[in-house]
Formats: sequence, C-alpha cells, structure tokens
Amino acid sequence: MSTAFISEETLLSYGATYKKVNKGDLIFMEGGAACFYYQLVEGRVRWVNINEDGREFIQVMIEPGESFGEFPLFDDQPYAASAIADDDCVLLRLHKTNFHQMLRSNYDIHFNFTRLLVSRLRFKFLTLRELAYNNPEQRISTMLNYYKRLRGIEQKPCKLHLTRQQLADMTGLRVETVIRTIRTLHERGRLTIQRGKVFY
Amino acid sequence: MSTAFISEETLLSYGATYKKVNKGDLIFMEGGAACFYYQLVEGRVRWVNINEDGREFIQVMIEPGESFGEFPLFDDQPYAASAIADDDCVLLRLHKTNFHQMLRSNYDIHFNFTRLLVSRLRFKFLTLRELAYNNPEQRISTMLNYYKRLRGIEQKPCKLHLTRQQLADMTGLRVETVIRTIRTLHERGRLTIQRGKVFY
DNA sequence: GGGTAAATATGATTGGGGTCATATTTCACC
DNA sequence: GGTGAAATATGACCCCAATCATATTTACCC
Repeated sequence: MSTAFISEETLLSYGATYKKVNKGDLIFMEGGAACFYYQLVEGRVRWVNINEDGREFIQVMIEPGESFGEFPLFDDQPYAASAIADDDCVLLRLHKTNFHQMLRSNYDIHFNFTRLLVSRLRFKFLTLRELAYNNPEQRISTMLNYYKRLRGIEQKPCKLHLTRQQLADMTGLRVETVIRTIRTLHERGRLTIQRGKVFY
Repeated sequence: MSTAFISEETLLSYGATYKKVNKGDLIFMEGGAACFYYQLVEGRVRWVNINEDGREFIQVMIEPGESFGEFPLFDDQPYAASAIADDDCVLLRLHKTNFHQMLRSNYDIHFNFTRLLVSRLRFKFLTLRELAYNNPEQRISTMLNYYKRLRGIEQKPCKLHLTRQQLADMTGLRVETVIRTIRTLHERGRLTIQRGKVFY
C-alpha cells in the first residue's frame, strides 16, 4: 500500500501531469463534476464530507501512491466527497479519457485498480461495523490499527500523524471524548503519550 | 440495478451453476476462504457481520441480479462478512478461476464489475457519514431512500420489505428506537404505517 | 526568548438513545 | 376461525457521550 499503485512512468506515458497544491487547498469538491484521475505523489490528502455545520467526516486519509476521487470516472455522478490537502502535496492528474484508455489497454492495471476498490470496501465494511456497535475505545483502536498498518507492519510504536480532532472526524466522536479515551488507553498501557502526541 | 449485472447466459457459458438455498441458510461465513463468485437470481440475501453477542450488522441487502462476496476473489483474504438467505433463493455460482478468465477476456464485464464496486463504495461513503453524525431520524430516512431507489424510481409509496429489526441492524440503532422514530415519521406524514407495515 | 494560535486537557451538566419489562398486534398455518 | 410465534408498540429508568466552559500545554515564528 505504501508503494505507488500505478507507477509514475506509466501515468506519465498516458499523459498525466504533475500538480502542486498547498496545505489546506481544496483539490475538488463534493457534488462537483469530475474529469481527472488523481494519484498522490507526495504529502497527504483528506477525503472528507463537510456537513451544514461545517463539521468534517474524514472518509479516508490518502497516503502517497494512492488514488482518490475516482468514483465519477465510472458512473458519471458527482464527487462523493471533497479532497483537501492536509499538507503541501504533489499529485498526478490524468484526464478521464486517457485513464479509460489506460484501463482498456492494460488488464493488469485495471485489475490492480479493482483490487484497490476492494481494499477500500473492506475498510468501509470494517469501519461501518465499528461505528454501528462499538464504544469509543474500540472505535478509536480500530482506526489506530488501520492507519498503523498502512505504514507497513513495523511493530514499533511510532508517532501518530493524526490529531485528536481528526480521529474524532473519522469515528464520529467529539474531540473531548477522543482525548479522554486516548488518556484511558494510555493509562492502560495500550499506547504512549509524549508531549501530547500519540505513539502507537 | 434491478437488471442482472452479468447476464445469466454469460455466466453459464463460463461454467456457472445454479444453486438453491433455503431461507435462513448460511451461504458463506465471515472469515472463511472463498473460491466462488456469487450472483443472486431470485430471493434476497443479507450480507452481515455478526458480533460476539450475536447482534447482526447488515452491510448490504442483496437483490436479484447483484453479486456478493467478491472481495476475496481479488485479494485472497477471507470473507469480510457472512451471507445469509433472507428468503428462499436461487443463485449462480462461478468458480474463481473461471471468473478471472471471464474478466480477462471481456473488458466490458470487467468494467461493469468495477462500476458495481464503485456504486457500493458510494453507498458506504453515504452510510458512514450518516452513522457518524446524524440522529436516528436522518439515519433511517437515508436507509429508506436507498432501498426505495433500488426498486426503481417509482414515486408511489410501496410496502417496505424490511423489518424494524433489520433497519436497526443497518443503522446501528436499537429496535425500540427504530420503532419510535418510524412512529414520529408517520405522525409527520413522511411515511405511512398500515397494519404495522411501513409504506414509503 | 517572548508572543500567539492550535492542540490538548479537564470539570460540570445534560440529554438522547439504550435497556428492560411488558403489552398488543399481525400473520401464517392447521 | 382459533392458535402461537414473530413483529410491533410503549412506558420507566439509566448511562454514557455530547455539550459548554475554561485552563494548560505545545509548537511555531519573528
């Protein structure tokens, strides 16, 4: 998952172009029409829904090598969520028609793409079940595990690159609840807090 | 969505076989290994997670023409959820290797399959957002809308083929809460209750 | 190093859905 | 048409996360 999903060379050969965006920039917006395949090269992207009150729900945190915003390329419906640069980012953009050309002419890419969708669906299945039935402690633990696994299976605890607010925005809990729960997990030795940052 | 996703003839030509299952039968179980592509021909299938306490979380209700349980065919991991016949069913089963053969030799089928995954992901995005932030009323309304749309866009209210318990198992609420909420929706004229059954 | 915004922390209070108990209705089946 | 199981209904009470208010720590920048 940490290696590029489709190699940069391949994308470039089909006409993809690099684009830089600054931290906080909106890459595309929920409800809008789409004509690009996006793949993150560097940085991090929040793929989020924002409700009327301005509250965010983070669907996925996109890491380098992953694609995002690809639904509309398949069903011609609007974007299901907005993409916001969580950091300064470099991304690759490939036009819809070229993207389809690429899938059509290369079975392995198409198949790998399908695999990515399946892994996303698995994650959603898992999350949904957690959100539906579990207490804050389990919800948060599940998220921590997921985002740890993404970084390879290094067993050593390392600094979590998510704020309490972001964890809240992924689990449907409130910041205060996340803070209190993480405190509890710390007291139980399930994770470490150093200068307020979580090590897991 | 109501038409068969891959035509029966096509599936049969690749060696698929029919199978009947009775209401309540387990078709496959969460955590198990998979070697078949399944497509529902007749009846209805609950695709669910069951937790330690025996509570179900319904991920999707499968309608005729839809496939289910296809994740393991792409990533060789176990089933993400169990499939239970919600009614007497007829299904088509295609062996994994033949399924892959079919995708490889027919771009359109592969593409359509990808489209199905995308539509599932959209549904999951929607559901997750709802579960995370909304009150029972909105959660239930969202589910009602989704399962109404599946049956074509007939605007006339028709009988909902979901029990209160099943709605609870999809939204992470308790039966009593669903019952009370549906009552409220009825009082507000958002739906009708006749002999205890919901018309929407 | 001092200033400042963001992130983390913590207490007090509240409210909404969960839980439990029990009743009533619906419907399939003989 | 009577019977029993499943589904629906309803009240009373409770608990836990949300809410609100405020304090403290961390980190970044001139």
